[in-house]
Amino acid sequence: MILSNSTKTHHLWRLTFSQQYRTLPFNKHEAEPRHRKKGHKTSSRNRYDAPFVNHVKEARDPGEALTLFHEYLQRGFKPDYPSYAALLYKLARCQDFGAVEEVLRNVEDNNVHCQETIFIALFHHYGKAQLVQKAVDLFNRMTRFNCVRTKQSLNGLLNVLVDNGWFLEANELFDRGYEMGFRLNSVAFNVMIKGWLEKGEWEQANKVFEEMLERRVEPSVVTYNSFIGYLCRNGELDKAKDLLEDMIKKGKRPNAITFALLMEGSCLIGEHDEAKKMMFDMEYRGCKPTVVNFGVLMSDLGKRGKIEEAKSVLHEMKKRHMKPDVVAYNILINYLCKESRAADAYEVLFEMQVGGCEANAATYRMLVDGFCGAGDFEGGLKVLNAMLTSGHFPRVETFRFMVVGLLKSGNLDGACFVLEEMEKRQMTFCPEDWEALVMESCRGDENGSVGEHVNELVLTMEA
DNA sequence: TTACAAACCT
Repeated sequence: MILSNSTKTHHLWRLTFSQQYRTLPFNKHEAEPRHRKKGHKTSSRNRYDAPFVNHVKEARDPGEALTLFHEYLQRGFKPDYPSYAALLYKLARCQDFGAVEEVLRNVEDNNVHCQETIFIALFHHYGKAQLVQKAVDLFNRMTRFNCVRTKQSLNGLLNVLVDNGWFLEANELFDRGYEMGFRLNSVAFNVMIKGWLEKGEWEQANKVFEEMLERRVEPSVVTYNSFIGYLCRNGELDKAKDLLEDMIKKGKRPNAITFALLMEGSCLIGEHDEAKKMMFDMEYRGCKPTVVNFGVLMSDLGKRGKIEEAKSVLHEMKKRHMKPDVVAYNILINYLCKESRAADAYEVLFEMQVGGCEANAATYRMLVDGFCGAGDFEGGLKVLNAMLTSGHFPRVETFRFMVVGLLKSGNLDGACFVLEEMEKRQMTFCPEDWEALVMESCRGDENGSVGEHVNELVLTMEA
């Protein structure tokens, strides 16, 4: 425990802290008057039927979710599939895979009938954490959960294998799919094609494409987009445009993503106006531009230091009654932070929440890092608090940077808050980090007061 | 938070 003798005051402090900095209460739900909420048909029903699910969703960290689960079990609660699924989603999203395993064993023991979707989500999270073997094992174990395994989960696992470079295993699984009697669809082929193209293996990707045709699996717009994207990334815009005409001839309608890829390709070779023109061109061809297309333009402007113009593209979207999404706002926030304009970036966060768009992990990471990079650790702390409240957390480096910065500016309470949040997520500094932390904090610390605090922290963290 | 292409953060 950190500073156990002052835990009580610490919690008090956090309460006032949260109230002080909950500056963004503009969620649709919170803004809605109470009497109208009552009449809302789904929310009140769900709340009544599934208290555990709602509790779990509100849990701030995996530890809290798990404690809740055990409390419910002790009270004789028999979890059903939605309860297990909510818990597993929470734990997996926080990357607490030890807890995931524990809950899975519990699911197995209780013979709960499971849906395939939860396993697909777990594969995804295992894959993101590079725990590929865990995903494979779970795929093999799936049938023990009274779960029907279809090509959906095969595709999900295949994607994990390919994204992590396990091509041999991916090929094996591909063949196994046929042995299992699945009629593989275009998604499986698209996953393989994507993998080869990411490795720069155009020939291999084409082989898969040939096999696709041989097996009479119809290529989809995604298939073409993969190839078009590859050509665009490699500066071969002309060939990409040829492929566009090719797909149209074959009766495959390009979509907004097809054109977004071509727009990016244009920007890459310096033809910025061409990208803009392509927006009109696509509309002429009966394909309405979407937020993705506007996003490409914004990114291009941001890269070239034209932030104000990027901002006006965002407003152009609003004028056209398009709702900019989180990525559109993120593009702006990213470039503002890079120009050390964290305060302006914070304004954009405010604007997006007013516009009913929820910030994601990337939004918060950029902002916290933006404030800290500008030396404004109080500002960073303010965003960190909103970040944690919404269930996201920053990188370890950011945490470390914040602790040092807060200590330096004499904000011991803030530093403790950050350390405690880390502890809750089982994030800890490695010895080298501690050393760096101590060294950093002692620099320019004339009367040794900061060093004293750090020593205290080291001792309490190690305990 | 039912797989694949895609603009943002690692």
